[in-house]
Amino acid sequence: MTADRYNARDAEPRWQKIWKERGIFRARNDDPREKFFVMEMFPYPSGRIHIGHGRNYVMGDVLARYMRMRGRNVLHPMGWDAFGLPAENAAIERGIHPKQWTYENIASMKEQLQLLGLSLDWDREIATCDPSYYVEQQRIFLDFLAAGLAYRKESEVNWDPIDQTVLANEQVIDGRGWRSGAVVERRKLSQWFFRITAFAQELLDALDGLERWPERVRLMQRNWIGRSEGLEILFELSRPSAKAAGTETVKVYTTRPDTLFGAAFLALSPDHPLALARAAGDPRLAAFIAACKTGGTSAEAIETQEKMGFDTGLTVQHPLADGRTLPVYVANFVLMDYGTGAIFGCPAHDQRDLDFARKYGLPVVPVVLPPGADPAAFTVDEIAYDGEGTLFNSGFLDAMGVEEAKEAVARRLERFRVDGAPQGTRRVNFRLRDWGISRQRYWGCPIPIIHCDACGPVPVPRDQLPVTLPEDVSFDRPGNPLDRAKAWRDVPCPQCGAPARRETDTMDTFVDSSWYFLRYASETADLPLDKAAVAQWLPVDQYIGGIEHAILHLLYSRFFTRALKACGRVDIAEPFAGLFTQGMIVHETYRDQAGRWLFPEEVKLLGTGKTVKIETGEDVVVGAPEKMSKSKRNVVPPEVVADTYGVDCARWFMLSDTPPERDSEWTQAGIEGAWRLVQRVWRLVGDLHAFSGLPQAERADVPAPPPEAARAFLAQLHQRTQAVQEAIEGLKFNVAIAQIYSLIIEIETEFKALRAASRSDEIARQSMAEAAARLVLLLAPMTPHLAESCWEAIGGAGLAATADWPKIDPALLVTDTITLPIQINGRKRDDIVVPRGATPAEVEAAVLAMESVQRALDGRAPKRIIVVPQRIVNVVA
RNA sequence: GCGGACGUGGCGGAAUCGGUAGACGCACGAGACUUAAAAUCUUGCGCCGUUAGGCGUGCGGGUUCGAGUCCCGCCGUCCGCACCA
Repeated sequence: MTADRYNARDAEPRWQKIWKERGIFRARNDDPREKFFVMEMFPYPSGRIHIGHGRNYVMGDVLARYMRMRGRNVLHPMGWDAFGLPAENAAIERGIHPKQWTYENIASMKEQLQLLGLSLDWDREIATCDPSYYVEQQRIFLDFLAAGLAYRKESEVNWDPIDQTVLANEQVIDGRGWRSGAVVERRKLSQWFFRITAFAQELLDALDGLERWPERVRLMQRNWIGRSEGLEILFELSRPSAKAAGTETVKVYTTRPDTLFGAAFLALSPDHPLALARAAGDPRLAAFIAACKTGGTSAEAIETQEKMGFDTGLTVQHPLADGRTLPVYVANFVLMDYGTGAIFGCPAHDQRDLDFARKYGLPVVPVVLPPGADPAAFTVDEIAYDGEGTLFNSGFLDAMGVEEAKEAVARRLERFRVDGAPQGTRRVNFRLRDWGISRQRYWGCPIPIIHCDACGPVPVPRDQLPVTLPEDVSFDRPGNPLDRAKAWRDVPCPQCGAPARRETDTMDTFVDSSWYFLRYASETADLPLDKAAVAQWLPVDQYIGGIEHAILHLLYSRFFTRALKACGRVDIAEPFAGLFTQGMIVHETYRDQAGRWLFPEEVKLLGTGKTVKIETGEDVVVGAPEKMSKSKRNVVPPEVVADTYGVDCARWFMLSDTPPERDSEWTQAGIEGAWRLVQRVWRLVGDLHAFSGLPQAERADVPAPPPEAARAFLAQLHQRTQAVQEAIEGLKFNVAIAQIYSLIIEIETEFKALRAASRSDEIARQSMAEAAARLVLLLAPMTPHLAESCWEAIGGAGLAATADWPKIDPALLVTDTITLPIQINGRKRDDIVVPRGATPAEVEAAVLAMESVQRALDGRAPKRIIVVPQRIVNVVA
């Protein structure tokens, strides 16, 4: 061997250069082999990455490299989620143009990513802020518009006062902007929407078919879509004063029509038209509604318990109980966006309604009797009963079960007429709302619309696309710079030629990421979206990313693919056949005595177990492992790891030990363990090669079937190959690594035994050459640089990266004899070696003759002997 | 509150069609090599016990020849959802 130490710092850049020069990671659309499309969620180019960012890319890379060795045509692309707020914040804070800031970040992050030795096809690289990318997005917008999947509506929106932008309902978390954390206000604006609700049922149904998705992600999406089956009921107003407002009925949605006889009140949303109409003549109601709206979030959190209502003085007729009327309240807990914006309250069987009834002194009449309860004695006091039971106090519903009663109410109300319409209508309802995509921002994809006073919103003609962002803009004032870019904004109407203005809103960046995986199908990023290429590559076989995108990004992407299909742009509905959500890399945090955060390289762990600051020697407060973040300084830059240990060590360590879906702690001891492994492999492979004495390219295989002396060892090699293969395919990288360690131990053991026996015959040399080659190739997906250096050292043909994955000979996996564990009373006591074909009777006889069994039986006959063929024997004494 | 996942040595974890619990790694102990250290190698390492053996996968029951795995009831941790009518 040339050197007894593997020098990663020399080897890694050398191999990366060779891979690049030979273009071996470029995917070709004319390649006839079976495709494999693996991708990781593309990053936002925030500037610098830390090693924690690398974990999902490395996982995808292992799969990509493995599949390449398995002979698949692999597509493993990369791009940049390049639009978004931080670029504008940088512009505001540091006077750098968003474009410059973004492209500089892309350049430095690309360099860092390439350091990891990822087998990416950079020819297909995209940046969503590039006009060659977003021109297609503008075409798609116009397609959606033509298909009725994009529309404009006046709506109350969540206004983020810090980001100066509108947030989707989904982007508001606990009343705060998901990104800025600012308390969200309500404003009314004209907004563009994508009609995701048109696909609600389909998006729900298709989840069942996503078998290679984590169950919890599917569940989260199911809950998010929130399908419910219920009944819309028209209540007639019995106090005619409402007729002045032109309204004679109130439409209510309920999933519990069976409890109708227990209804005690109606409650309207503060935004309900009837509530607003009444408020016009009732200052106290108007004040109440205003109070509901100001409910700022911190106050709202407190008021969560506080159900507030306002009695409008209106009453409605009970649809099933003649002469009974119900008071109509306006209540702060009724949402206009869900159902009809009005409910009926049944206090006995809904906790929220019960709280409300107790507060306002409304009757609580139980109508569902729990199984076994006494109808004469059953009352509801503090806890509403929402379980199954039998109807009572409910006229014609009495004695029915809940489901039966729901059906009976629906049937009866469907027959009743109010103003010619059925009083009851079955309706499926979804929690999912349409996706508002308008953002009052500069750094986003322009919406290709021109507003004309005469013609309204007019699409930009397709031959005038893309609508590109003007570059001469200023960020010295809050608000949207596009509003102030007169030269860009003011254009003639494409229809009538009159003076008009461009839409100054840009698209939500979730739009950018909802179709980028389709873009990768084209060989270079400047081609239009290509239906045939999409058909060739999609769906993505394995998508890898964080659980934080379980709902929004993944649901929007599923919607987008369907919407594009509806527009005839693609032929698939589901974009991601396999999804894997990886855990984060966490690291301990360190603070000095003054409470300042310290970088890991600023502290040292002493032999005493104390951690101190290197510079001052003072004690350091060590905090629990947390997600790596710049603010807490618990980050490790990839360059540092690459310079000290090499990136293969980082890759190996990130894949080791912890299951990939869990959070994994980055430790010094762990990276040092990886370093030892790399050196151990290098030495072992060198020793094996020196022993075998032949370059791989010239060596002969061990003849098949192998001589008895080599058979057991070769069987181990093949078994481990299979185990590693299965582990990689199941994304259990920690298991794959454990299998490789076991393989190394087995090879070392065999090698020692050969040398101890002074064997250097042909068979021994062939076996060791075979072992070296296998080990190197099994390592190639995980530590690709080391594998190349080893491959070169043992004289392998070509590159390890393009070599074939080692074959498994099924005949070798079957042995002549098997070792059965012997249990006595269910406890393992011994082993026995029997011929593979031994009958249960033969095994039983052999077991009974064993000394350990005889000792346990102590002269008695066994009560029973269970022989499970090929597995185990249990003797019941 | 509802829904879901999970609970295994000092640590990360392996083993789930019911069949040898603790693979592999880390940490730690002992030894070899070395002037010494690092590196490397050998070796030990669930708990109790000198051995035989006993106990042991959060706790308590159950099914079974056999349970980490299945069933029932608790306890705990994490995640998601939550005025959703």
